[in-house]
Amino acid sequence: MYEKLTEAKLAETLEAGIHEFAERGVEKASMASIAGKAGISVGVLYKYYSDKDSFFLACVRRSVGRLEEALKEVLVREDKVSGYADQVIRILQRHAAEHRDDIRMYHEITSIRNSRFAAELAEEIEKITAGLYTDIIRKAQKNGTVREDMDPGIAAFFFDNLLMMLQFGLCCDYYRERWKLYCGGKLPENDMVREQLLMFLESAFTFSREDVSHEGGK
Amino acid sequence: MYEKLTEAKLAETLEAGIHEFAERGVEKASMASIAGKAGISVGVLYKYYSDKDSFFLACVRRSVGRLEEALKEVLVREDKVSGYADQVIRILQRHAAEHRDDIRMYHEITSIRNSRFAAELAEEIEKITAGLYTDIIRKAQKNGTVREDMDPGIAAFFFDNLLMMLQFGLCCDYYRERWKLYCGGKLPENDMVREQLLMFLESAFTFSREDVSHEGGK
DNA sequence: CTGTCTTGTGAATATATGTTCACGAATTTT
DNA sequence: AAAATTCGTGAACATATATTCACAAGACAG
Repeated sequence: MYEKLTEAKLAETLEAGIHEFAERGVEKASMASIAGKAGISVGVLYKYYSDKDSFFLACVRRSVGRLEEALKEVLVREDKVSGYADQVIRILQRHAAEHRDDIRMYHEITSIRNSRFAAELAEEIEKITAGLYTDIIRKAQKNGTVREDMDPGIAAFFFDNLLMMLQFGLCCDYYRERWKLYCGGKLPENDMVREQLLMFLESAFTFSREDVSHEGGK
Repeated sequence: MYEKLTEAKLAETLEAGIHEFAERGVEKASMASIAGKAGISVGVLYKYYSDKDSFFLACVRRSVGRLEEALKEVLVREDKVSGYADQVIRILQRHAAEHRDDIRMYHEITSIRNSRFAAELAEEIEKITAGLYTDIIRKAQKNGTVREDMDPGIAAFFFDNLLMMLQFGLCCDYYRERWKLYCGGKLPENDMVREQLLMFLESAFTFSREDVSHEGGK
């Protein structure tokens, strides 16, 4: 029964892992069950990965790569923030629908019991978005389309917070329930959410009516 | 050694539970360790609570009660949304600092593996905030201080999302790290964050400069 | 064809921890 | 004061699962 695991088999194993971690959390995920689903033995899993933690990291990295790929679609053309936001929201809504397990596993990372990964993974994951969003906002400030008294980093952080919750709302049970509570019992449509979020963001990033009258239209 | 557990001892047990659940997550939290910390035996824990899940629910309810209490401080006076927001943010910043474990345990609830509680707990927890925020926004719309084309439920949802992340950022390791990344390596000060968030929110809820010029100042 | 190397297998081990229950001590009842 | 009751104790049990390792089976060198 000697037959080196193919590239495809290894990929299948990672996908099985992502599914298991998403479904049962890092603690409860069973290495035996993952191996079983991928059609390999537990033993060989430990030949490729030293322990559960390192296998988990491999799963996360595969999933992060997929997100990174998706976000490369954002076209960097001259535009207002809302133009970028529209693109990003659409991509993330699609990504969440197609890779629900990725988002669910991502939420797992944020859990306290996985603090040992916090610094390392925050860096790896958020650099994809943090840089992108901060740049967009900074440019728009030079542009004059975003108010200048707003700290670009913090504004990008607020922006990312809203997008993160958008995705959790699409994928994680608790957040879905929470969302329903705010929307009269049913999940709102993607299009409607995007529209409202864009409106919210566009307002947020520019001057409010009061500011305009105070500053006389600067 | 027969001595009925006092009210105080039971409270102490719940606090020990909150700490343990916050620190290790529901799965890894050890009933024996909780009992030990509270100075009682495991056996009696099972006389008061049928199993770990129901003890966990009791801990959550204690913690939710505390949050509810804190939010009662919000003064319902006539005000703009930003006035309310300022109050709410201050309260939550203080609450997060004083009851870090509460927030950490709350984050635990949102975890996938606790989906069995999702619907029940989302209802119990979020009704405190969902109603409050939606009302504030609805009133402000009648007031003319919040744009009317914004759905009050969804706007309240965005608002709560930002506040939730604010608290996680203060209490949970992953979110702290993430926050640092957006702010050049160090956690921003509470005052600075509040100021920026208020600015962001005040803009968001009112008309943007473009809208004003389009609508001629309605 | 034979010996050696590589690599997958899955039973066995070690550990952890939720839950139970026989016991005993304090209190209450008769 | 003896019997019955209430309640806390913690050792023991049941279960789950990460990880290891002796073994086997194919590949390959000579």
